[in-house]
Amino acid sequence: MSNLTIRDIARMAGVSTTAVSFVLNNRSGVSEATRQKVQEIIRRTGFTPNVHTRRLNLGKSFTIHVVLRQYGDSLFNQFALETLNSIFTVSKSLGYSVTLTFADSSMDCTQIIDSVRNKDCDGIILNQISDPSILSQLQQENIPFVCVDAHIPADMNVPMVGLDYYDAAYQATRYLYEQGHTRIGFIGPTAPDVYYHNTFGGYAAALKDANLTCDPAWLAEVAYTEESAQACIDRLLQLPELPTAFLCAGDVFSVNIIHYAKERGLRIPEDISIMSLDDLLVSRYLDPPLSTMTFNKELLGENSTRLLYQIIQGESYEPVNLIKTTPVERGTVKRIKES
Amino acid sequence: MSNLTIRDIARMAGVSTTAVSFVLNNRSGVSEATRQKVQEIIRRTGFTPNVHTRRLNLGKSFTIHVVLRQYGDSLFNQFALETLNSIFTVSKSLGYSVTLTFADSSMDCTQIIDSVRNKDCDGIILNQISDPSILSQLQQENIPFVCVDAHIPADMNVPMVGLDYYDAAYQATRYLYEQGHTRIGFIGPTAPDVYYHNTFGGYAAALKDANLTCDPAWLAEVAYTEESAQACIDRLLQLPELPTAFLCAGDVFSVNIIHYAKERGLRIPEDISIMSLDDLLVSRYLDPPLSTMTFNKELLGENSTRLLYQIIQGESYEPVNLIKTTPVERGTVKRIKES
DNA sequence: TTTTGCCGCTAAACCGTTTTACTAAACTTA
DNA sequence: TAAGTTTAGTAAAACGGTTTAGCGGCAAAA
Repeated sequence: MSNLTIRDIARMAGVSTTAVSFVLNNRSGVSEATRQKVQEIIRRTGFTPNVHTRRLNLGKSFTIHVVLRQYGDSLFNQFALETLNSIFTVSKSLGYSVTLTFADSSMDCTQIIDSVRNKDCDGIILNQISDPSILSQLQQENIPFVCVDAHIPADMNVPMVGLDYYDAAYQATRYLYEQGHTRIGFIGPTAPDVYYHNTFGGYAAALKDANLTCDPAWLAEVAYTEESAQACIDRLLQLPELPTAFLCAGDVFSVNIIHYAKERGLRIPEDISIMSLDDLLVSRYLDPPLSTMTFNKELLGENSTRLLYQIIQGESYEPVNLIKTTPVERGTVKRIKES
Repeated sequence: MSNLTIRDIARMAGVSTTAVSFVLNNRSGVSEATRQKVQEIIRRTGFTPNVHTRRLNLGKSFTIHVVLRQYGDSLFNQFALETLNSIFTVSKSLGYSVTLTFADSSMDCTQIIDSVRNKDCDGIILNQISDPSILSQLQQENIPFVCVDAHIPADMNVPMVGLDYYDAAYQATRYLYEQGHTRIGFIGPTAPDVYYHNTFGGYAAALKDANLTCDPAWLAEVAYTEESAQACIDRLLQLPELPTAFLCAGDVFSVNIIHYAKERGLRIPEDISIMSLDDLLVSRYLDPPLSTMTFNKELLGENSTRLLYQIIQGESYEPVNLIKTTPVERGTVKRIKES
């Protein structure tokens, strides 16, 4: 009940605190007999050394700090919980604790920097945070950090773990082609950012490799709001002839796109097929359940924690880690070609 | 860059470390002139005091530990992320950090107890954990803790925050009645636990208050698996005449129930209406979107953090905090009575 | 025989703060 | 003016471990 100290244990065992400390840390310089005796007393009393003292002495906190992006709509939180879970699992196996922070878009970076300076944590994992000013500040301050599930240009040379969206888009488009589709459109953001660059790039490359052409009218822009999905569908409906399928660059979009497509009387997949990217929790529960590119959800957390650990330890590391996705067939893609 | 200590600051200001410490902690015993001078140096150098030392001295960690239930299927994680988010927000405003752990069903309690003994955290929030042996052990050890979103008998006298499921079930049933339904069934677990007791109790009370009767055949048992939902629907379909509506005791059940009901050719809400409890993230994206009992998602985290804080501070507190829910009309309840 | 090296062990210093106990000066009060 | 009180300030102890430096004893090497 009361708090035992290392001195209490030392007194009970009739040795110095140094000896006890050596036993606790599995260091040599203690005879087997003494070691046994001390260990027995520790076991019997249930003594555990004070964490703060340990951290103070070692100048390390054995703690990984996770910063989660704070969204109003929890649909955008994508894989946050799964990521958190696997970060925890790996951290634990490495002897690290996990602390948590939520950051909105106006996130203040100095607090994080201070927390590393004071050894409150040894490193940071940023989830879904791509703000360049924050990242470059962290780089300048030489803070050990890793980005996960964010959209960051490769030339920033930021340590990151994410999905291979270029490959995902390529495979998704290829999948549509293999189902017999030859008129394939693209629904996604058109802002010239990394995400657009990768997804559209993969889409275009797949079309090219399949010798397909694409009407610019089939390239539909959509944003993260429901209204924009609605407007997107309405715009497409004015086309003289729709493509038979779309690659939709993200389940967050597909959820709304499918909803409004159905509302406007389009049948899915009879009238249009949708192939998507991400495989969110909700996707399998849509009607029809969404065909999309899926992946091992544990990888985001696992790889980012391992990467951060390498950085903390000063080991060499591969800064960019892209996770491959595989198609999962559900109900939004119509098979045209009979096999 | 290098790590400043309070001694450095003291030297630069030409005062003792005590004076600096007093300034840092806003204590009296320092002249205004000295205070200004020290503060200016702290500001200029960006000095922040070492956390571990502080915690060691004060014998407190200013940290709240959150234990999340680890589920294979993330659908069951219900409101974990929202809860985490609001726990963080309130904790921050109280000057506390948040650490995180995931626990499976074979969770080991001693680690947690140790972490409190060593002041690694000042208190614990258990999310979706109802294991009586764990709870009573924590109670015995006099650990400050709060349960949130768990199913715990009130007579255990465990500090807890959760949904008022009795009231939710009552209101949901009442809602069906007000839409004109008089033949109302109940789909839920029938294990004699708190959850069943509350939801079925609320359902039965609402029927009674509306002078409705209920055929025992309308009481359908379901478990947390897809197969059980399928079996449940198949059993109901053998009835000579179905009720027009069901109270389904939880969106986790409704998701599968609706899926298999549709698969078996039942139209929702034309053939049967479903009123549910919880309002999970997925619920609004089902087809038709699920009518259910919703609530302010921030409350679970907020109230549990406040409650834990009161316990930590040794203030008096109300151990049981039940959050009220309100019906949200979506697409699974048919209006029979014309208004 | 002396030297070297290792082993088991400990006293004391150290990590970076907070807190206690005490001093000297200034300011009140009678 | 003497006594009491408040104020600004500091030295040193405390928190609970880890690490360093050193000591005596013993065995192997020179």
